[in-house]
Amino acid sequence: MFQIDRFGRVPIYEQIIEQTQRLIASGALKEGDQLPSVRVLSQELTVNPNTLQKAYSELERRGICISAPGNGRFVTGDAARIVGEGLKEKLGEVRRISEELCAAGVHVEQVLNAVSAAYGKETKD
Amino acid sequence: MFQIDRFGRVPIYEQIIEQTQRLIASGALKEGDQLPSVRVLSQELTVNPNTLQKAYSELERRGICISAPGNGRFVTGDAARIVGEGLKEKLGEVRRISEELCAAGVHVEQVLNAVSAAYGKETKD
DNA sequence: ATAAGTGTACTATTTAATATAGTACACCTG
DNA sequence: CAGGTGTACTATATTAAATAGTACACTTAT
Repeated sequence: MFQIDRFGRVPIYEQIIEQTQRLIASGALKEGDQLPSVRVLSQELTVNPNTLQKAYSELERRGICISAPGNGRFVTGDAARIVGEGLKEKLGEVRRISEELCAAGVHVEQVLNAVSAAYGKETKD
Repeated sequence: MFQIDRFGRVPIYEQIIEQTQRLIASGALKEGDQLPSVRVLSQELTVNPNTLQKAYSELERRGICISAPGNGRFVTGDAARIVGEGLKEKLGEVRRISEELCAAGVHVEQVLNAVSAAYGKETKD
């Protein structure tokens, strides 16, 4: 369910946050779905439970999941919407990088091609 | 010449590397131009000279600048080409983010618009 | 020759973030 | 009651980053 990279400089707890949101954005996780418990997931990933607790707390703070003490932790109804709003930041990131490429003299077509390729379509060269 | 953000999680020395390369990519720094000395720049930015030395060493390792001991540090003739090759990584980054946006159901037009906006052109909605 | 500026090479220390370890307690369900 | 869940602590270890300070070699200009 999760894939941890222990060597990059992105903290594990952020990877959990990021990947959880991605699963929601893609629809793999929906409202009411239960997230793996910190204990179970800590064994599965060989990661300290506290690290996962930190990630889950943040997701909860964002309104993406809610804890039912003694029961489990579940995806909220607002999760998809909240994650969707966060995607605007990624669009801003695309713009920021594009500005750099523009300043560096990279042709706009090359950048558009990178986008199109990601969407599985090809524009002519 | 440089703008340091002390609060983000990008190390100062990486910001120096990044910004130097950006100045070269944009043509603001050309072959033969002298880079500010570690001592001068450390006072200007209120940053430890060792931190700048670390950044410069890495730029040198990449072949972007060369030191003339006792004289100064200068942009190499290969700098622009080397930096240019590095831009391909940024294109890959655009593609990676675009894939995420695609998976999250964001329309390709929105992403293309972000790129176009960065290039100062507008596509129709 | 000297002074001033340059690069370089160290060692030591501090700081902050991250992750781990261990414990304890409260809650819900079967 | 047992077993799973969330939660809240404290303590420790590790690492990267940055700072502080010193020393030395080299080049240029005076």
